[in-house]
Amino acid sequence: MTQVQDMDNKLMFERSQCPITNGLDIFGDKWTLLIIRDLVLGKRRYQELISSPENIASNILAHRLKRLEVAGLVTRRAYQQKPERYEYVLTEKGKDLRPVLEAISRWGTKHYPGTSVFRAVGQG
Amino acid sequence: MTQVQDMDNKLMFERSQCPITNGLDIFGDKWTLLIIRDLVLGKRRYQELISSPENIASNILAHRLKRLEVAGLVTRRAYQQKPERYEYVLTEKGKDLRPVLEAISRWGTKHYPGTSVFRAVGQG
DNA sequence: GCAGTAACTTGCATCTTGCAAGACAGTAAA
DNA sequence: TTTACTGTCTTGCAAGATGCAAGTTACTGC
Repeated sequence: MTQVQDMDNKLMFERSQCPITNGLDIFGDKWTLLIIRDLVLGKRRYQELISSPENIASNILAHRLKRLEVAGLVTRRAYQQKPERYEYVLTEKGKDLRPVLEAISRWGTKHYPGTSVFRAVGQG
Repeated sequence: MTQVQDMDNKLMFERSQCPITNGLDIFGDKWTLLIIRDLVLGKRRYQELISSPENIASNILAHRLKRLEVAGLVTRRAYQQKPERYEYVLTEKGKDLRPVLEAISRWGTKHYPGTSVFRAVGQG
């Protein structure tokens, strides 16, 4: 498969030219879309993300946030100095995943009736 | 988190009651949605699935098909005897993931312009 | 000082993935 | 009847990812 690089130097088309494949190379795991769900719901800080009901491990959260930043879906920025503390916000590219989350959410609520609808912060 | 079992004995709500979480417990990896993509596109047999451009390893394909069958998204059935050969078809629950694939596909084609649109068999 | 808070990082055991090769049951060709 | 081939998996093993607990750094408040 041909390898191409975008302006951020990230390797693309590593597996194929399918848009789904390239999406899965970023968020194809058990955690990344949950982080994006939380960010869409308004969470911004490490502790807020850690405290979601799925209990993500801190090393995995750090790893995923880094990957999302490299992929351009998330921006990390300091919200205070002394001590420096950071928060994470979705870029447009990240926000554009909202329809994906909504589609998964609709599928989930249809086929797993006990699950609760994707809505405000704190609803997991 | 409480654990509940449905009629197929599959553990549910292992991580949370979020519909996204429960979806990701089935297809939250780099391969499963590609297999479902292929099945949506009309592929049915092991060799057809193996021959997709992403080059899935045969043990991973077998494992994912088994998981999809257990989760009720796919049905395995013999299409011939002597020797027995099987094909895989999506259930309604599996077909219902089509909007998810379409949403990911739209996101991918928007943000990775080199990728080609989700369409007929053989397009990877 | 001394505990507390927030954002990570490290160590280590276990689980999952990926690649190659092999198993098994037939069919077709030489 | 031996040899090759097809198709659906299975096995072995190395490498990488995950999960849990604990540690680090840089402050703030008491």
